[in-house]
Amino acid sequence: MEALSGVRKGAWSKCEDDLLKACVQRYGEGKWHLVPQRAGLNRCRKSCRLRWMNYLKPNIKRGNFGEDEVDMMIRLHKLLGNRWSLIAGRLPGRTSNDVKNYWNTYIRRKELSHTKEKNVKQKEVETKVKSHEVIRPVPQTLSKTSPWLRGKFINSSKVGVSEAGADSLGSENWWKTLLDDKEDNARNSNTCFFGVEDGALDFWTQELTSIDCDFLAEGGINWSDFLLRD
DNA sequence: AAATAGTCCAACCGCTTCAAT
DNA sequence: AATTGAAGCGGTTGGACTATT
Repeated sequence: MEALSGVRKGAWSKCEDDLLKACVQRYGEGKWHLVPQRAGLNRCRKSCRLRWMNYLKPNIKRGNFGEDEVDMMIRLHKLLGNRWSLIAGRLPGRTSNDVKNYWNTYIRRKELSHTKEKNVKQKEVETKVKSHEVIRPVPQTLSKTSPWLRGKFINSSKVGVSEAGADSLGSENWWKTLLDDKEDNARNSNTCFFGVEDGALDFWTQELTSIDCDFLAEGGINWSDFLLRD
């Protein structure tokens, strides 16, 4: 429908930006289907909305992401996946487009270089270990009463806490470890996420409870339902 | 200085969700 | 309950800019 009217595409001019700003300031955000007409712009509603949301909106933070922002982004991405708008919602001044672009450039590249390193190491190992010597993991089922679950490996009041992994958060740039592959995560498989200190877990508790989780809300379940119970 | 490759980011496209009827 | 249109979202692309040869 919008394409039929021959609307303008491509980069926005200063003049168009001014018109859009003036329109939103006068009528407020929303009713995007009315904006092109109100502002006198030959643009589709989507284009207007996107331009406002990603560029013109006040309080938009430009420039490089800070270390704390990257930390938060990685944590949230691990939790939420590619739900950029949700992630951006918790990074003040950042747009979903910013977050997405950042992730697709810096983080992916980091992951790639990381897997390359891993592959090199893997090849080194393969040349040293013959195929018939490979010890394959054997799946095991643990009962809930198993000492592995009841003892020091699981703190039933705070799932995710592992004494063994308690130091992994203390170091600077701890988040880099999150980019390790599943192999490394599996090593800490007695934890739900990764080794954390008590204080850091409080952070998680706050974060998790404040994040909208539709699947939890719909099912009438809670984060605590994921805890192991006797 | 010119050509090429690589990077970054704004914008588009198509799909899903939501609300009104 | 079904339909329709607006809003919102994530994936992808194109082009401007920068670095390298």
